[in-house]
Amino acid sequence: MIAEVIVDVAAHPIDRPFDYAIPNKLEPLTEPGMRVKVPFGNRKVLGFITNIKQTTELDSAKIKPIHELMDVVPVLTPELLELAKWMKEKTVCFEIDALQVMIPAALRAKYEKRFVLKASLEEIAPQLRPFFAKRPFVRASEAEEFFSQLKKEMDKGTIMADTDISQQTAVKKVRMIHIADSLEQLEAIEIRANAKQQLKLMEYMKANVGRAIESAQLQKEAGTTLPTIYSLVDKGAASISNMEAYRDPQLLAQIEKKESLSLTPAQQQAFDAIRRSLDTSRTFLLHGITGSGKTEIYLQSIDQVLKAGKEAIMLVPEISLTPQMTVRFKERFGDMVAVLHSGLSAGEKYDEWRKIQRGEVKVVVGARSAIFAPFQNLGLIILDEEHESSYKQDDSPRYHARDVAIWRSEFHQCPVILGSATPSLESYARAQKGVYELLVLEKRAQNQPLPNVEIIDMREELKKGNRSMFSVPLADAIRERLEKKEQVVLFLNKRGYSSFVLCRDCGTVMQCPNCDISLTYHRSTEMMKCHYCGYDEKVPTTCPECESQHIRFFGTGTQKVEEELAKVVPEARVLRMDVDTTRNKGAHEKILAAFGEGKADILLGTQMIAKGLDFPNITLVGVLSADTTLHLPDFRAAEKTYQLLTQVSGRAGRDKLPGTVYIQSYTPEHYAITLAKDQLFEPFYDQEMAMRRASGYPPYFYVVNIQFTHEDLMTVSEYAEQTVRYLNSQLSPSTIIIGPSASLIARVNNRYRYQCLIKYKKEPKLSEVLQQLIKIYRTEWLRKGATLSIDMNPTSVM
DNA sequence: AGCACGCCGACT
DNA sequence: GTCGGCGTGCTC
Repeated sequence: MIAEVIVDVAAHPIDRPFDYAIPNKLEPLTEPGMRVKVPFGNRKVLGFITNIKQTTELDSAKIKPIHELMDVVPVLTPELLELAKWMKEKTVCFEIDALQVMIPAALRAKYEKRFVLKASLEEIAPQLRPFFAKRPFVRASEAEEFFSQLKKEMDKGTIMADTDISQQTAVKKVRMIHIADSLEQLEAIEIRANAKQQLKLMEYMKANVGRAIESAQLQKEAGTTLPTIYSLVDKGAASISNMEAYRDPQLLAQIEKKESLSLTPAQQQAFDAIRRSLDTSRTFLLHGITGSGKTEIYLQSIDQVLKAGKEAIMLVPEISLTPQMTVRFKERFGDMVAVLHSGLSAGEKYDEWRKIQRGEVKVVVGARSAIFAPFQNLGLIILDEEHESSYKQDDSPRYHARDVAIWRSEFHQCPVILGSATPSLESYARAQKGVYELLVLEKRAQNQPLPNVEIIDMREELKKGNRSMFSVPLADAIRERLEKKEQVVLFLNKRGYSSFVLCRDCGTVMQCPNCDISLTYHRSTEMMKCHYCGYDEKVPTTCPECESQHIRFFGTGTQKVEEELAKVVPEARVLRMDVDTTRNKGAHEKILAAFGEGKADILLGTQMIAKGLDFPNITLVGVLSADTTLHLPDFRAAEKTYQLLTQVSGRAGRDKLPGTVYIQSYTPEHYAITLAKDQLFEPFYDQEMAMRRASGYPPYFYVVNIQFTHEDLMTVSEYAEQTVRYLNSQLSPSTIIIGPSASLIARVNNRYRYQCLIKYKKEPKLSEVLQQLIKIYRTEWLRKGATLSIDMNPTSVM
């Protein structure tokens, strides 16, 4: 029998199945979806079996056998193998990348080059001997300086090179002590009278006949130690086995089970529509304003699915995967839920994944990659906040979780729910066309009024002589809340404000030597750092250009705001939440918890506070500058601004107290701002659609972004131009090709970056043409040091 | 991608 | 004379 294997080598000519013979004794064990170790050229690599067949057209002399099976149970289902092929086609990625992204990182192979001793220690050069004293091999990374000597030995045949393939995490085991089943058996054991410890343990065992207990637990309960246990085990009082243990990802402190809430008529209507379609592959767009109770609909829909014996996937943006959210699911579904989020270690993620694989859980809640949960009887997929750009992976495979969700829903004939207060234009357009079924929740579940939103024209403030970043009305409102002991959230769009160092004499801003971007000041380490290539250097004391001492640090936007805020309301207790204060694990949650407990009056932060903040005492939200995202050179700028403003506004007045929102802007008449004021989604949609139609962007056109990089500016622009010429000659006349042009950040890591954009409505040959392009690229340009990446349906084109 | 084979310059 | 530079070709 022959196995088709996709090997773990991400390169174009390798991106296809290779045939391997399945050794006779492995035949009954081998299944598609298993990982295998195979010889490839003169090395060994890991691969995935994608198919098993009887015969091959290949010369039997060429066929090599599989070296080793890595799994007992396939890590990928036939469905996921099929999905990988689709992803390869749709996102123009390597099939191996698509396969890898579906399994937990802990299972991905680690390769380590090493040198193995093949002769006796005396036969090799003396200076190499210490390396092999303990073990018959040495890791290449440990013996770099001895490379040439090792090579000589290799020529003699005394040492051989090979690669060690291992996976990152082993299964965690715990020692289980199984006490003998009969009292007689225990009583028959003789213990010396002076072995007090053993006698004590024996008493415990006699009282716990037949019990299986974790070793650590036994030591605690019986007040004993491991050696004592072992002596009794030797005497036959108990047996020891190693059992697989799950790491406990978070303290599941007694979470009380909660029942469903009752639904409002609007919720009920939406829920009924979903319930009627549970065995169709329909996609619903659940458009509900913030606080309208979408989550309850999700929970009850999942409940229906579980009752039908099926499974559900619930995707949330990473940032809103808060403990509160997790608790809500655990309350409803108990230990039927696996949670996958970035706070887990690789081992913990793997444990959660295995629970899914073995069918021990029925619901998975997680960020983007949870869409690949290896369920076999999927009954429902939900994407909450479906407009979030984090659902699109920004490196290969550049897939969108929404597209994968719809593919899987068709496979399983189960529905998809896309939920959002501010749907993406793409999704809303599809709902308008009837491709998706639109469900609307117009009112907040507890009928709280929407917050009162005021737009403040900062140009007027400037005219009045107010040059601070706080307008008079906002400053007044902050003071008022402080007096009333209510809480305030201030929101700053990060972009355009990142910290840098400026010389006040010559105006120099410190730049990265490798990239066309200014260096970012990191207060904690007193370093200047490039966020693109990782370059860093010490903060200078004088200007590197003119040696002036008048250099000024502009702290992160939020730091600066904090300073100014202290001038406006010196008595306020301020919590700052940004990349600097949330770098440590769990810091995010700690800050939120502190704010929730009323330990601060004002929470000041960036994007990350826009979501998941649900505290009753917040009555004022201030957006310091609505313009920063609005004027980015990206076709989604208005959409993102509208979404952000709506989301931030939703943080105010979540409970009984009414909320007020102040939005400061220098372009207050822009429709993204005026329409976000009253959450008028439909008018915003209409207007933005008109813009998209006029400029030829999604959802009217599909977009492909192709990026080129090379060390040499002329070369990269030449390749980009060649590509555009090629595309123009191959694609239909109605397709628009923009560029080539230098990317917004024209140089990263000493490589120049160019890009071009394909905008098309219908382009049946596109896939084929792009494949052809890749072929040219790999044979001619790659060798000359170029890279090319293709992003289908990019979330942004900057 | 990685690795071997192969053909030309600077060292013991 | 050999060590080693990287061009080119292949991987079931």
